[in-house]
Amino acid sequence: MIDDKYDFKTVESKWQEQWQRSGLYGWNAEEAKANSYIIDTPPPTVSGFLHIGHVYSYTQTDLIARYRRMAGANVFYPMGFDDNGLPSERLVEKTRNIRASDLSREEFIRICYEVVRGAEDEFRALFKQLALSVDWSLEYQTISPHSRKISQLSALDLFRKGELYRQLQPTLWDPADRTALAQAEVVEKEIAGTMWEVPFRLAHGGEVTIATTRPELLGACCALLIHPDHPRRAELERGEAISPLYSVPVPILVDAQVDPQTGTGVVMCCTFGDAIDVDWWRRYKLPLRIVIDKTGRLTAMHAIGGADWPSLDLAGARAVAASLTGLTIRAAREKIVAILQERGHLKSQKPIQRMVPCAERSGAPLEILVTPQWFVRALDKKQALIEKGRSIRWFPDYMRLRYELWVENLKWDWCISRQRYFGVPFPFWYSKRRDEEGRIIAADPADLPVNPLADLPRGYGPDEVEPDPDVMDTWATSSVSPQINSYGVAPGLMIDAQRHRKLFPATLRPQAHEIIRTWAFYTILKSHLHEDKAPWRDIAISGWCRAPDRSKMSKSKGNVITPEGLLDRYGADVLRYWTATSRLGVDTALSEDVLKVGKRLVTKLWNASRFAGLQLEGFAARPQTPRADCERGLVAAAFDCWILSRLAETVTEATAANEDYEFATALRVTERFFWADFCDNYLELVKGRAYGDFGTSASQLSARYTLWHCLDVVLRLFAPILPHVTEEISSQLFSRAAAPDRSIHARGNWPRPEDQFRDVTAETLGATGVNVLAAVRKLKANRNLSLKKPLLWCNVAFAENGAPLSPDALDGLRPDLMHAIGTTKLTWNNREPPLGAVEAVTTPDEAMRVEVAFAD
RNA sequence: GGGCGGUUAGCUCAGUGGGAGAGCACUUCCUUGACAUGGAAGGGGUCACAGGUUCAAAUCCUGUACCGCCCA
Repeated sequence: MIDDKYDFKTVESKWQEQWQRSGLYGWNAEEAKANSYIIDTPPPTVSGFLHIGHVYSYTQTDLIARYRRMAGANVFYPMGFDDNGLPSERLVEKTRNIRASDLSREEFIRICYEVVRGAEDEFRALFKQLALSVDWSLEYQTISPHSRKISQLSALDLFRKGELYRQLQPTLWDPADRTALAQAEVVEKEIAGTMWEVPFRLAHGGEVTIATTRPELLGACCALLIHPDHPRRAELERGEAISPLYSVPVPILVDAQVDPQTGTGVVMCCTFGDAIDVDWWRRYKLPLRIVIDKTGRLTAMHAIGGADWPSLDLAGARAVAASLTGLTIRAAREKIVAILQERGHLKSQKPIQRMVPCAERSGAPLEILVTPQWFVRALDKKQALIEKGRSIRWFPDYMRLRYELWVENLKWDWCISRQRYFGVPFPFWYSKRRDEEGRIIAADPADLPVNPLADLPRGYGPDEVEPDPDVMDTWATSSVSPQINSYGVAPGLMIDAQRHRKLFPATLRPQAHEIIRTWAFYTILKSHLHEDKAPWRDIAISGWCRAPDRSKMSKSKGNVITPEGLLDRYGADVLRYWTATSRLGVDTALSEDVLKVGKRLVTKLWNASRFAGLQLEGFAARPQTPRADCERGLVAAAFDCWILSRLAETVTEATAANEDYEFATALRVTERFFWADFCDNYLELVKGRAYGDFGTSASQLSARYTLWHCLDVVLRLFAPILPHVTEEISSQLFSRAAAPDRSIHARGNWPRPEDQFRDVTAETLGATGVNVLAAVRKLKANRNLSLKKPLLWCNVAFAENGAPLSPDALDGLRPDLMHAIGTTKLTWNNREPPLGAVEAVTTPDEAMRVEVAFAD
């Protein structure tokens, strides 16, 4: 007997512990790869707080993992934590109210470890409470020695292949975090600014006015540019202008990339204001004039006056530079505007809104500085990368276009060095030996992981090398997540070659769409460079969880919903239900309504099972499969065959949907079967016979077999979505003597379509019976009568060419139907109805007319 | 400016060539031996708009509008 009430709190925690103890989710390393389903789980960024979005996306992956496991796969489902890198450093600086630059490197890193461990504990607790079917023995951290080793092996492989290079060149620079950044870490922000118009004297007389939003870069000006269609082209082309304040002569160039609509149509090229300046600087081989340092402050411009940086008034230029030295960009801008104004060099100023590239993490406007950085080659591989992307199945497919668009628009090779602390160091030193000064010395693979600041390359003494002080971009490590799991990077660079063969490439990458340009792209790039392979067979892109009003949840808006309260009120199964109702790629609003529906489903499952449990009391038979029990003749009643056939259709549809990652469709068809067919119709129709009110012991047995199968299969169909309640019911009702501890979630326990019983005739016949039942319900509802109200009689008149069913077949419906509609007299096509006030209704398909007479 | 997705009942959404649907909400009724956290019946839609293809369009094509996202 099943309890009256379902208490999710005790049941959920009970099973979570039990499942972990039993090793249900373990990956079997001994099996062939063909049986495996390998998930490249997203290691959550340890950002310091839990978000309902974590519940949403991680549960969707678990729905897939649970289905695949039940469908028979040897599922490899690890969990990682992306704990290194800038996001973690920012978390540490914020929560501990410290700055990395104020501490020793060792001390800062020690505190980082402390903080990320605490944050990981919170994630782990949430994931366990959601019953993610993760094999926790496979857990990894991107900062662990193992991950550092894989990440450094990756760097060594790319370095040997010439795909990783170090170069002094203009690079995106975040002056707030004081590090280089990659193109993917740039976000455009609309910022209020000012457009100033500043006249330059022309060497041969006259003047030309430029427009700029960044007057503080005036000192870095190395050319003026005009569009080919500029009205003064003939006069200006190949001429020379003199910058105000600094008196530096600069050439006037003609270039089609100048936007003639902006400002005055004359623009200054500075080293560097933005990416287009870099283009011009390269194309026209312009001199490098640095005025901003790594902290985003103005330099003293010591180089002015040199051969590459002449001034017609050196003393004046140095005086201006001195008055700006050390100022922040913003302060320098104000000051130089004041000076320009004072000296009559400002023609006009007007406010504008402009798009400014900013650092994704710190939010600071980016500068472009010339610094030595490590780059991974990508620009020369666009076509191959697009083809790799096309060899992967994208769910939904249109997300592939975002990837392709990103690859096509790449402007920079991938800069992976960061001037930070908590990350994977580069396994490189620079030689100080006289004959090979500056030569890059790579670590021996056998020595990895190394820390060049503490370790030495083989054969070198401490005074003979300069260590590389940088750490890798966090994505440089997370982009080898498949290899962190597989223990190998490329031939000859393996920790465990056999394991690598079994786990690489992986089967599925689940991830969100905003990191297609980073995580997905970088992972594809690395696998391409390492082994010329795609890292996975499939990629599933989840949507975002939005606030109930469909706005984006964000800390600044204060509308972030955390999972704890919802878990407490509804339990994990109900949250998982909400997650399962939306499709991949589609954003979903958190909806209290949907949670309530999920809660009702859990309750209904419980109550329907209690009822079936009553019917199955003392049922000692050993059911086989629905199909076998029908073929053995144990299930023979018309409505029993009908519901089993409907069940078979449901299994087929749900299985096909799950194979395509359409868990929402699988849920929908299962719910429809359970609520409408099973609970509302079948249970009402079968009640009397199951209780033994009428019929034979064989017909009662048929009902019991059918109830057993329906419930057993429907619980298994719901199991990936509602793991706790289905396990609890299943363990109470169906624990077989042979395998009492077998979990409903066990590998291979998904109901197989070929084990089901499908019979089109039985479906048609049953549907006819259900239509009669619906018609009688309608007649009773029209008169506001109780459904129990008995009928004197009921006659079903089939349309001329309706009722392709034989009278014998129809008679199979009679016992259950008479009991359900409450009559002792049910006839087919009776042309002479007995006495009584006749009321009738025609079914919507017009196949039949149902006539009844009430007792009063 | 380019690309992608969306626009279907009051709300949230499913439906990709042939009946316009589900849940929630709403109205009326039913305390029936699993369930009132239930059940039955019912009202409610110009499928954003305009053209086109087709015997037939929510569905395919073209364009427009609006919303969202990605990238410049």
